[in-house]
Amino acid sequence: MDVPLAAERTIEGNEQYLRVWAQGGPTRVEAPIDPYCYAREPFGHEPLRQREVTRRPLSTLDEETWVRAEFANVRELADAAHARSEDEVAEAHIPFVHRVLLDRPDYYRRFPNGELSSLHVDIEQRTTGSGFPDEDAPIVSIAWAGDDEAPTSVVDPADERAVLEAFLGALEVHDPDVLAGYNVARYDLPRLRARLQAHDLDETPLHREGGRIEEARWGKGQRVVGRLLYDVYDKVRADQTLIGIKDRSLETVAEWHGLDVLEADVTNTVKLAEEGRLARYNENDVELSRQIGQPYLANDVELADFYGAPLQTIAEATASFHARTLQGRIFVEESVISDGTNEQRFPDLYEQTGGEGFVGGIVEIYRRGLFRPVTLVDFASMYPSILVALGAGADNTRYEGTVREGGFEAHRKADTLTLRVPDPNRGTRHEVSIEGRSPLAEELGELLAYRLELKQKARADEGGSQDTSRQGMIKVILNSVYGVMASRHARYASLPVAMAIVGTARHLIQEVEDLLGEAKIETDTDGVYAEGRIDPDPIEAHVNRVLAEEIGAEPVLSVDADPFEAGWFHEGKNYLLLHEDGRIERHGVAFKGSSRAPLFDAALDEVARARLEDREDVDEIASQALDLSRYDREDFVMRVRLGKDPDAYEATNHVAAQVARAAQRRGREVSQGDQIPYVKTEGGYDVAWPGAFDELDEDYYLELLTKLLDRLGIEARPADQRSLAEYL
DNA sequence: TCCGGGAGCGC
DNA sequence: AGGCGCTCCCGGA
Repeated sequence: MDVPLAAERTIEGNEQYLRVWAQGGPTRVEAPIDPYCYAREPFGHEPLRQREVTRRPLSTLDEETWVRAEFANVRELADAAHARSEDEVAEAHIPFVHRVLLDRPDYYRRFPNGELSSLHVDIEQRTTGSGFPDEDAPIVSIAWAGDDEAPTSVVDPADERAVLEAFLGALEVHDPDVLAGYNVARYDLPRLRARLQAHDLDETPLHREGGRIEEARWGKGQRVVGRLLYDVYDKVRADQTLIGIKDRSLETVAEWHGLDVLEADVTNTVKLAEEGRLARYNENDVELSRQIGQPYLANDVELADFYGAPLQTIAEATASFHARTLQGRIFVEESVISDGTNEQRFPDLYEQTGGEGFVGGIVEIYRRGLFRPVTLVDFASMYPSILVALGAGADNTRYEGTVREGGFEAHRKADTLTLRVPDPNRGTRHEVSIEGRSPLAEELGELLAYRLELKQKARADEGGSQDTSRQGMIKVILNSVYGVMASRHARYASLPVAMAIVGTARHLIQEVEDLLGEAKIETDTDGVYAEGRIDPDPIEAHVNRVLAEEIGAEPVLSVDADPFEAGWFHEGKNYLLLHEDGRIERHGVAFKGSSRAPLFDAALDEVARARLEDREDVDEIASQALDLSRYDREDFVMRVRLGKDPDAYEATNHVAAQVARAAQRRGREVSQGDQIPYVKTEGGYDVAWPGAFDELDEDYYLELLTKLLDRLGIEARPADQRSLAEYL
């Protein structure tokens, strides 16, 4: 790894320093730049120095005179900026470690960490059959695994001190850069520290000499300075490709990936230890966490190398990091300064239509039911490709106001491309102008080309695991830039860029629809499902012609065609697909969901196949699926995630609120973010405790299945039902 | 029957 | 502190 593990800012005396962690220890260096911001009027005596400069504020992109003020340290900068009103200062909100990353893109590369070492860890506390252990429960077992090493564990329910000392010893031997685990930031690390303290043992090996452990922000548990604490659970939670999975526990995610899961009842670790099974179980968990976490870590290392950023910065970054960094570096080069968030620059747009800044992609269903075969005609990386085609970036794209209603229009005059983008929600058109080509477009263009190269290598089976990580890294960047451009809180972003992208996308997908004519079935943003087999080449040629000749943009779009054996189309975004290899894919909340009871999935599995294969006996299969006696008790368990704390619900009788209250009645503490398993009983919603299964609401579950069958065009005929109580 | 809050999905 | 579009479920008017 050619970048450091971590960097933080420190002030000593009155001087600004950076403390950079690499190769096992910290280096303190004088900050390579003085912290600075811009102001419309000069400050008093607070800055070290200040001078008038010409800059282009993001709100107009026109040249203006601003005062650039440099300070001894970030504290003095913050104090001076806070004394001014928000619209009189610019660039005062940038964290200093990031400021250096923008102004000196290669600075952190002076501190390469070299090869990265990691240690995965998992602890087990003492339990005797009564649920989750509290903070005082002794640690009876710890398992760990270094890189390419088989997991090791130490188990001793009778001697906690020995267990802890063995692990501290392993930490000192491995001295890992990365301390990783599943929920390590909220569970393993805090509990380890509490138990080390109880035994009066020194916790330094956890964070290295010169480091420390502190509370992380946003309720993310703890963070470590000195090593990188890498919580695989956080990565899994943020992973959008796992949507539809029932929960994100280690076991469920491992099964999802097809890993070998060793199951055990951890509510009684004492018994597990007596049976001699605790060590293997503990080691299995570490192994699973390592296998799940490895690709995320590899992606983050690639990103860190790409940006020249400390690994910890990347590991803790949100989606906005990419646009912020790419666009922020361009701002420095192009003399652009950020004078506010999107919302501050476009208050009217964010206040209208319920706070939606602009209109999104086209979603429309034209025909419903079964089609055999079908083809998805879609654009590859549509939004980033359009950004590249238009040459748009926050640094060269202006909002010119609204013009009278009409269709999408584009015209080029000399170096400036002007778009008129229809906004059906507001019954108007937005005019957006793009001057020249933004370096952001050139940069994303290179990433798109590089990704294509990596994909081709993978298709030819020449790619290695680093190529896979690089491809994943590029995908993360490409997917996040557009979203951040429209984010109301973003300071290095531009709502008009998002408008230009979506407006062009809506126009181009309509061109594709027109070419497909009667064959089109359903459209969603960047793709159209159509009946029959479709050749994408003439479509790609057409849309690129439109781009080049009608719009005056670069013809860089590529159009793919994915063939399917069959498709069942229910509503926009809600459909079933039969792959040519026999796999069935479900889309949309009508057909899948983490909240759904497993009997819903089981019934759909059978009926969907019969439907897609157009079998004669689909009605019979459907009526069998309605026989509730075929299902086990856990098949009736649904789940809901609390979007708010229990008493914060405005709709006090919303399912989530009712389930939360039921959980509280049963003595469980619940809060925002919790996912609670529940069932529907004769008496209402209840948590899935054993007694609840004795009074399941049969009509409710039958109705659930009947509605599902209805979506598949099947008139359900429930067979005679025995009472659930007879067989559950 | 209609409307909205809320969850969860698609892209 | 990435975006908007859409369906489904439920309860209240």
